[in-house]
Amino acid sequence: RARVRAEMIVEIKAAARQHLATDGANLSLRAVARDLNMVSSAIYRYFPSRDDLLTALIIDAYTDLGEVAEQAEQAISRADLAGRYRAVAHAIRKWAVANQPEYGLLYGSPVPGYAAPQDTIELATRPVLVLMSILRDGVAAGVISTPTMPRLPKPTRVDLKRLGSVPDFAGIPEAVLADAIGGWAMLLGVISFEVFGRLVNTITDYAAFYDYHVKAISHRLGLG
Amino acid sequence: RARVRAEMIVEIKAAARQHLATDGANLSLRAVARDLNMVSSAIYRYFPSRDDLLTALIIDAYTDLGEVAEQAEQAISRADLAGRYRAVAHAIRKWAVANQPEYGLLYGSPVPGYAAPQDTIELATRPVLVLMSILRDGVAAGVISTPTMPRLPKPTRVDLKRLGSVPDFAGIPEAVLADAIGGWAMLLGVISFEVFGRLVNTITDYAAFYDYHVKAISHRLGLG
DNA sequence: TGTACATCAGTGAACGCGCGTTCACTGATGTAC
DNA sequence: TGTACATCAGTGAACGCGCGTTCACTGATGTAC
Repeated sequence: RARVRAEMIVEIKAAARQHLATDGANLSLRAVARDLNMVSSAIYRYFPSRDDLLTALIIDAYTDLGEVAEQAEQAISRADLAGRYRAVAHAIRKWAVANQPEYGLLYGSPVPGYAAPQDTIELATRPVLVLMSILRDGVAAGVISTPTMPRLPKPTRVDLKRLGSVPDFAGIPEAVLADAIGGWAMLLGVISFEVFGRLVNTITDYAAFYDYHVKAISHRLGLG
Repeated sequence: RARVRAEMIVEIKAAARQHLATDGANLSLRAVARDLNMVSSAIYRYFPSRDDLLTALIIDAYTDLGEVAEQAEQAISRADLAGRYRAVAHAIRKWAVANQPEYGLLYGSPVPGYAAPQDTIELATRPVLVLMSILRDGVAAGVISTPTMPRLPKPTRVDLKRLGSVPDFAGIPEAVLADAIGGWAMLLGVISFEVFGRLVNTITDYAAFYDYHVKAISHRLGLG
């Protein structure tokens, strides 16, 4: 019985994921139920409300993306820092392109009226933490040099010092953290351009375009 | 009569803009009408459908943002290329923070089921063109040096060569164009982090954080 | 200047629809003796 | 092994709601003579 129940939850989420593509975040319980040849109230055996279903989808998406990023990173030899960075970056893009509605859910405009529970907020950091582990290794290997060019503004330095007190970010110089976050913003920016269609008629080979920028960021961070 | 009509259109759009904040893109005609103490069908005297109202909002937003960017840029002395770039970048962020729902409409996930008319697509390039004019001046002044580091992939070079045939982008080396688009992605990425709340508990002074990245991009582009 | 007419902004009722959620229920599946 | 009972997945009707759009209408505002 428990097994059947678990399978049913998977099926509901799968159907809901389908609807994400057309309806965006205003997901309809009734439509999902219809797809499964169920009556809408039956969904309530599995999810206490529509928002909980949405939360489950978000959690799944973050988990999926996190795993994809981690696995890509682990497939590369430890010493190849630039390779690890590129692997993670490309895994994230690949996932985003293959799961566009979910990507929009995680990194697009927030769903109106939906407040993200704490669990999802923590999960959101997972892909970033993978990138940070590469930087930590880079610091340990002594290859990472603090960029000197624009001086870090004092309030930013304070913010990043606080961030540095979290174990995952420990030991990474503030200026490097700043550039890492900037790089992360750029990765998501370029991916969003592609997924949200803001570069149609401009770029045709998105993978190549993305790779160029990934390399530029990796180089800037001193990973080579 | 025509004047009253124009004012009414302005009022409807203003009320609709209010609703954008809470409802996101699933804007309700009836809610807008209610706010104006009108009956919902009265809106149809001014907009043929809900989507047209949405389109009008998008056009207004792009126009507004474009003007803000252009004005900021024109206030700076022509020779100060880095200053012009920074002025535009900060004007855009300021606008985004002050008009968060509109920003989400323009640069967040696409509205499900809404196809952007051609006019809006063209308007979207306006802020980018302002930045490009700075780069053109930089090329003319000979200060812009082509970055050498990651080699531009062949398909990207081809894409950007085609882009370079558009007058607004003429004369700007492909590698610079690539970095300019990357910089644009980064600007929007950082702004999205702020507006969509993805950096809460990390960054407190967003203006300073943003400025750091703006300077980094400007420097990378050779604007100083 | 005053009247007759056209325009058109706004009304109110109705259309057919979809939504999330509740509730009392049926009936198959499992569990305990 | 066979019976009695509890669990609980799924049903179907109903709640109260909101939506976009249409249509025939009223009545004030402007225009033409």
